[in-house]
Amino acid sequence: MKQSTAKTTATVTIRDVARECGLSPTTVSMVLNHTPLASYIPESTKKRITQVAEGLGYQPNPFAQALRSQHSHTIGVMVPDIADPYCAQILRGIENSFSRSSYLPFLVDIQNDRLRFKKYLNVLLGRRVEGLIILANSLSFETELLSASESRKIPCVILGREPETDALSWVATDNQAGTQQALEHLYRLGHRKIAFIRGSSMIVDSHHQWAGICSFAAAAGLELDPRLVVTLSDPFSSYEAGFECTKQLLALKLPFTALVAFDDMTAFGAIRALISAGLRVPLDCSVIGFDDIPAAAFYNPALTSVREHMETLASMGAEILMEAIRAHRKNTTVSPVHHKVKPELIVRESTAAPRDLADHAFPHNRRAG
Amino acid sequence: MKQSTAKTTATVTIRDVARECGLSPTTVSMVLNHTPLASYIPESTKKRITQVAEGLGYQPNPFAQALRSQHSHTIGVMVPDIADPYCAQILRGIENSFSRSSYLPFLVDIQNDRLRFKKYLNVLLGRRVEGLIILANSLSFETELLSASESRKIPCVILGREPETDALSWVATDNQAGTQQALEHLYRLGHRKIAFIRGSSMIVDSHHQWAGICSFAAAAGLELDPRLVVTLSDPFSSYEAGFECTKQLLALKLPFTALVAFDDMTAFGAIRALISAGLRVPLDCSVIGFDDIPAAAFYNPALTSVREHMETLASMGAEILMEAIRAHRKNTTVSPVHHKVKPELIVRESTAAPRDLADHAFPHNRRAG
DNA sequence: CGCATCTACTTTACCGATTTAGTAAAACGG
DNA sequence: CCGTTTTACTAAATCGGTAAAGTAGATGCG
Repeated sequence: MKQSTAKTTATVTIRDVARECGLSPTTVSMVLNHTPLASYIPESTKKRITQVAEGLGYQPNPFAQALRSQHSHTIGVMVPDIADPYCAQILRGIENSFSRSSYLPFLVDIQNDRLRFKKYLNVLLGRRVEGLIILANSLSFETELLSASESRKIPCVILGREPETDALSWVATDNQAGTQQALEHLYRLGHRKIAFIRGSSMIVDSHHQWAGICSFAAAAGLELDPRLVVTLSDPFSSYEAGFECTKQLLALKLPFTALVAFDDMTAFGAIRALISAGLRVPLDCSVIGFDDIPAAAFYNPALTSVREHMETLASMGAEILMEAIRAHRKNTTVSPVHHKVKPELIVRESTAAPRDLADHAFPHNRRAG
Repeated sequence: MKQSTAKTTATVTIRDVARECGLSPTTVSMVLNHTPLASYIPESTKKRITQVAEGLGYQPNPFAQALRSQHSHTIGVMVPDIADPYCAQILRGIENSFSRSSYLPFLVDIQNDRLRFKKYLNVLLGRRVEGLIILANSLSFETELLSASESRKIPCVILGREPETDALSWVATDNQAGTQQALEHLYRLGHRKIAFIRGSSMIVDSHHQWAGICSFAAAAGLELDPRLVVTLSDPFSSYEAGFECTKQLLALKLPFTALVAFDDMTAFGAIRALISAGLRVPLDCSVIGFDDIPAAAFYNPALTSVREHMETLASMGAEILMEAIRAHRKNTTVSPVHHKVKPELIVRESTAAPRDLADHAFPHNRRAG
């Protein structure tokens, strides 16, 4: 049965299509790519070519195309940790933005490891990606390595948090606005004695977050008790850290009716500590998180948190990158673009009016204590 | 000192290296690739070549290499949903396995959408990936499309759950063993009245899970009350479904001291329902999940669950794929490989001895009710 | 000494698509 | 009727790297 035409698995090339049509590869190429010259080819021939190509299942060899055109139709995406839900959401946004274009991303997981960053930056540049999207996280950023990529003149966007330099494009959440909203929410519920768990000072975000707290407090005339402000030392393992910090806060025996946590994991740790101490959330103490990771919605109690619009972040980043790539192809340069995206407060069950006000202020149907 | 050789951003080619060495590109290629013929080149020359290549920052053009060698050094990885922590863990495993080899994965997110699957399968084949790893999830699988990829003769491994056909390689968790362990754990704690939330019958796993339950029950002489067994109808949104199912179970007014949930999200929903009903977990009712998603560890209470060894799954899958790719390169074929990986029971706080036995059986330090 | 073998390379021919520079015939214009 | 333009294509060069097939000098060996 099987014809022994040597090649069995052979993929069809443009030559096969050309032969089948009785034309030259050039003509086929011109027609399939709608080059200007193709306008001289009669409709009938064009139709025949496209039909034959379709019929044979012709798919142009991307390597030949890339080699000739010097365009890989590929971008690199680096994430600090794929397992981080924060990353996952952004990835989806990027995916969606690029699915329309003919670009395909190479995704690499840095696993919060400087060496891997260095290694994979090289791998991606070696693969001739036309642009880079770098997801920043807590880790203070390797801008020096990015400048290495700059020397290669490849467009690059940083997503998630503001880097130190403005020489690169970035899109980040407006953390200051976020904590402002969070504190305002608590304030309006009637809270006045509020504790804070700040992020590690090694993280830029922490400062922006704190700035938001201070600015709202100043505007509202709310007094912040410095003894009720603790700072995480370890930028990782925020669950355990949140637990420990909250135990410390409780040990002070200073009353507080609400707690603002640096992020959701910290908030989970804090809730755990409060409950272990026999307190009820939100009845005895409200807790508010930051990031609105997926688990926040189904946590027990469901966590009030500040949601960053990751999809927006991602699609803006993708858009900026595409623009830069287009410019780069034309040998022009665009100046770096910066955007801050305002987050949104998602009110769930971990916040309520302080107990002494609870009955008359917000008669929500909370479960019996 | 830099000679102004016109090209500014130009990447260095093998010809540049050759010129700099006063040799032909072939010689450079032979040396850098350690081809057999390179053994005739004296050590001194080899050293010079590698040094010049290094010095100029030469990185071979992967498209030229792929074009010539017909090897893309690329694989395709398809996941049903990157945001799913289940996927994330496997991805890390795959990443790690391939970081040693010179292969780089293209990751695509199917977003549980048949159309996207079809589309991206084509995109990946178009990009000439040398192999495919497909992460299966709840969704019953598009084997028909995989057979399409089979016609292209590209190696393929399915990860996560057993597909219907054995014509493809797969690695999956031994769900039956998992539920057996779970039930045994509860049985040993002293539970005899146990409720079950089964997964949708549309999902193959559910059957394996149930088989494990039945086999342990039969062996231990445990009687299963069919009224205490409910089945999820919707394969998605298991949190809400778990909540609803548990309310139904409670409405029956039949006593039960433990509940086995189909997966962790279902378990979270169940816990929520139990707590709303004024029951304490695990004091009044133990709950056990399946999958051990990251949130299980920091849930409140921390969830006892069956952990699937994703990293193992992933690295076995990657190994199988690499083997198949190697075979494919030599034009030989390997028969499909199948593996079941035994999961592990992770005991946390959501399970304890039933109340009437609690005081003398397991005097754990639980928080006051 | 003469032929084979080894060493140290180079030349040529691809891989598959696209771009540039044609060419030949048909249509047009004066 | 002849030159120009338009139409409908094709041949050859190119992208960068590598495999196959040389080549030329040095060395070995009978």
